[in-house]
Amino acid sequence: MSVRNAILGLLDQHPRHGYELRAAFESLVGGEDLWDVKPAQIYTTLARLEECGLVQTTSDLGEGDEPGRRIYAITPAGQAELAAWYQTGVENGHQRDEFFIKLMLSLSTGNANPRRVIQAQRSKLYQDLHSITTRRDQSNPRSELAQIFLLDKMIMHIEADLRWLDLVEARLDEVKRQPVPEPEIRPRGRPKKNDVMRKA
Amino acid sequence: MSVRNAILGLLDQHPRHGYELRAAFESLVGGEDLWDVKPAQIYTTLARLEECGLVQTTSDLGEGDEPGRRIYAITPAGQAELAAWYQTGVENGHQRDEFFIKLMLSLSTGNANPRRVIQAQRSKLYQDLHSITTRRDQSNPRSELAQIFLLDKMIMHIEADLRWLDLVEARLDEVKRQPVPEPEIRPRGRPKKNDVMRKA
DNA sequence: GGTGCCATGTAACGCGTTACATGATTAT
DNA sequence: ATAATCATGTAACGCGTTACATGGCACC
Repeated sequence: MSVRNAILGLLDQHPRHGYELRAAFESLVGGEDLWDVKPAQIYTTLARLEECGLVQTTSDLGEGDEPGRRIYAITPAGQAELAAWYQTGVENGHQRDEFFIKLMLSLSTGNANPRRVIQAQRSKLYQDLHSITTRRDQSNPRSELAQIFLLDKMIMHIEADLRWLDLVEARLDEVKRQPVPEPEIRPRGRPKKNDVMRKA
Repeated sequence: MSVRNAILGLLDQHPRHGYELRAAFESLVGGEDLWDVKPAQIYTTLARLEECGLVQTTSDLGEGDEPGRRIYAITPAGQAELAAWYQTGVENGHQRDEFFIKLMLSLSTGNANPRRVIQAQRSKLYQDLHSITTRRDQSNPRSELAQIFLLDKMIMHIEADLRWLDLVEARLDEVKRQPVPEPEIRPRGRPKKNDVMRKA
């Protein structure tokens, strides 16, 4: 939903072409390498927004046969949606991450050593932390504020991941070899009356 | 990619039906409310995995005409992919989040007050932090380890977001009213020889 | 025998990505 | 003229979601 709302907000400033939107977005987030929005996403999102009636398009330079350039503008309905978005808090991104799956799988089967999996992740995090911190400290707080905000955020979250890995190891030391039980499978059809699996 | 690899890992233990996979996944992540995988995702992912040759399906209970139940098994190619996955570190999830967009938009236009936007987010984070911490401290480290790991991680990341908000406010106090420049728009066609926009 | 509940899917959509197509303009 | 380079898209796919369809089995 980020890009969709960003487009609405940018069109609320004034109508623009597709590529102007892309440029405005990148200037908003402070650099294409930190958040590279592909043109395709801009146009497909615009198409969906138009279908929902939140933006309008008018063709530029000649009205007869599509001169290959369109101007996108926000509609009153779009402005309403935008105002609503500003007022509500955003949900936290899912913590559902890939490393967690890897960790749990390595704990439940003998395919991979959990300690090695953890250590591999920790060293990757330290690498990332170093390179991102270096880059942030080279950025200019006057002209690249957005970039610094994003890098700050990445740093905070990498540090959080490192602390989390420490905590995971500490917990693993406490409960040695937690066996993951095989899930019990229901048969087809309606469950039997005294079905123990309901509350378990 | 999380669910895809989780399915491969679970099928590497032994072949299963679709719903057994769903149950195994939920037991792996410790509860359906923390990471609810819908059946549709299981089946569509399985279809893609089969198309890639990483899993095989055989129909159960009668071979002639699809008895409505299939057994999925991992193939050697799937095991190879799984082994490769265990060895490589996972990328950090994109920091590209929706609140950042909201913040930058509120800074670049007068539509919303940045301080209010920040404060709204902070209070939401405090709420979430409280409810999640409460829940974690009620969980049982013996039987619900996965759940505790996930909740730990959420807590760490919410705390990181709170620290980040403080940092953002501090930086905003330093650089008062950073104007976001309008992006310069290139004309169509090949750029002219002395094109200043290249290096800027 | 009908009803309810569950296993097992299919269809359609949203967001995001990569690859490719088209047209305008300028350097050579 | 031709090639380079950028603006402006379209098509197809992957992952994830919500809504809906089907059929077996237990209970009344």
